[in-house]
Amino acid sequence: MNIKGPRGTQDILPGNSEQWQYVESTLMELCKRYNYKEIRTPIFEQTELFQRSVGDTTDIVQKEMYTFTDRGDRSLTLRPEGTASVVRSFVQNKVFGQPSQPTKYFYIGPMFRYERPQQGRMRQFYQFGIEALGSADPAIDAEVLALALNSYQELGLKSLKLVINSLGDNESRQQHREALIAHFAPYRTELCQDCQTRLDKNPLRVLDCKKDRDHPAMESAPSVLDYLNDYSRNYFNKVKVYLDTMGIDYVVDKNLVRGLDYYNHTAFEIMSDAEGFGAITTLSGGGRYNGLVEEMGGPETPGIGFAMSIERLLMALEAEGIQLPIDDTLDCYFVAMGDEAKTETVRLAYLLRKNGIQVDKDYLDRKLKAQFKSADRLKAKYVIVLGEQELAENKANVKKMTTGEQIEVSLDELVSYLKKELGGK
RNA sequence: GCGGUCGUGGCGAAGUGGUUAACGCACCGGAUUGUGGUUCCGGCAUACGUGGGUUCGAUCCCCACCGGUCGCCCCA
Repeated sequence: MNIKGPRGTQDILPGNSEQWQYVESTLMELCKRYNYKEIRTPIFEQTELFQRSVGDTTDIVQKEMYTFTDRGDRSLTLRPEGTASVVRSFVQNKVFGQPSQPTKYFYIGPMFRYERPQQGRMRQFYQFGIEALGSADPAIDAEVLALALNSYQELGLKSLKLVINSLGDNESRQQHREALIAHFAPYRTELCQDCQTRLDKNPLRVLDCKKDRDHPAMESAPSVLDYLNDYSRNYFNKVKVYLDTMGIDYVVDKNLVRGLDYYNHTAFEIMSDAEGFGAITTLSGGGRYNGLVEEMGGPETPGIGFAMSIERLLMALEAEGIQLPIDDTLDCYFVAMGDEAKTETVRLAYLLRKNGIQVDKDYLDRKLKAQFKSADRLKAKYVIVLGEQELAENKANVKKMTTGEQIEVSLDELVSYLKKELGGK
């Protein structure tokens, strides 16, 4: 067979899948503490959903979407991010009308972007994210940032940097936009090709251009923060106060601009400082998106959320040398000699498993010694040896692998003996 | 989409324009015919990414493509 998995995809095999499970369950447990509930939406949606929410001029929509036509000539797209679907679902299911607001969701699942793969960037990648819909209280912004940061801390990461900014509301943004165009217009031809188009379509994005980073006009560029109206400035200040209250460190970066169109007010990213982390340091990003629900046909509803890449989270763990506490041991392994004993281990294995004990056994008809080798490799805590002698006496030899000690246990007492030995099982 | 680099067995890794393509790990067996993780001995495998071209002959030279990897753009 020489069919390979599609470019930019990966198989997560045992040896790695345990880490994924550990990370995912840790994140879910954390969500429980913050009272965010899981939402599962389809992994494909009508293409229009992303065009309208993420924005036509964004890189995601312009060159990174996995779009295809189905047999009914509908244009569908593999979701490039999670917020659009969540908002669509919120509106479609009229969740806004339900009693307990705000609505607090989390999701974990694959996202798809058609890009050239490299470290920390896959065509199919996994995101964990949360969305809080229905509240314009800056305290919930702070809650979202706290949860984002906690997600990493919970797994032991230390080298983290929280960067925040405010993009302001529509009025503030409009004024800032005009100021930006006026500011950069005289230098237009000195800017890179991309920035020249950005200047027309989305001047905000000029600010985070890496090519023109050192252009003198950058330093003197009008800051979003200077154009915030009273409401926006006040809102941002409160977010910062709440962060301070929780003792959360952050840096304000006035050039932090998010790549998607729907953001306003609070915008943030969490980056890794870790040594040897590679070119990509952004672990997660998010922000407020008041207006998006309305844009999707729902009532005026504020919202905020963030998303993180599980792949990058795992990279960060590795960069910081953090070993997750994963138990890869096996409770017990059956070693059988002879047909009768083999039949008996089939029965006993089933019995033990039904009693909550992890069991495996030989299926390759190997020699005793080789069976022990397998048990060792599988990190079995106990090996249960059954041969003709034992069978005749209705007993089994139970060997504790860590110490090498071995005792005879009556088959009738095997379950209770092992339960006791394994403790609490 | 652009650029650098790489592509030999399950994994890691030598190597050459020409009979059987090293080695290490892993795996299997034996030494110890009912006991593991050490040691010793032996064995094993549809391996030169794909397709063309040059050549008497290509794993090795050339081209294209595919894929990995790193970087750019941008992001998670």
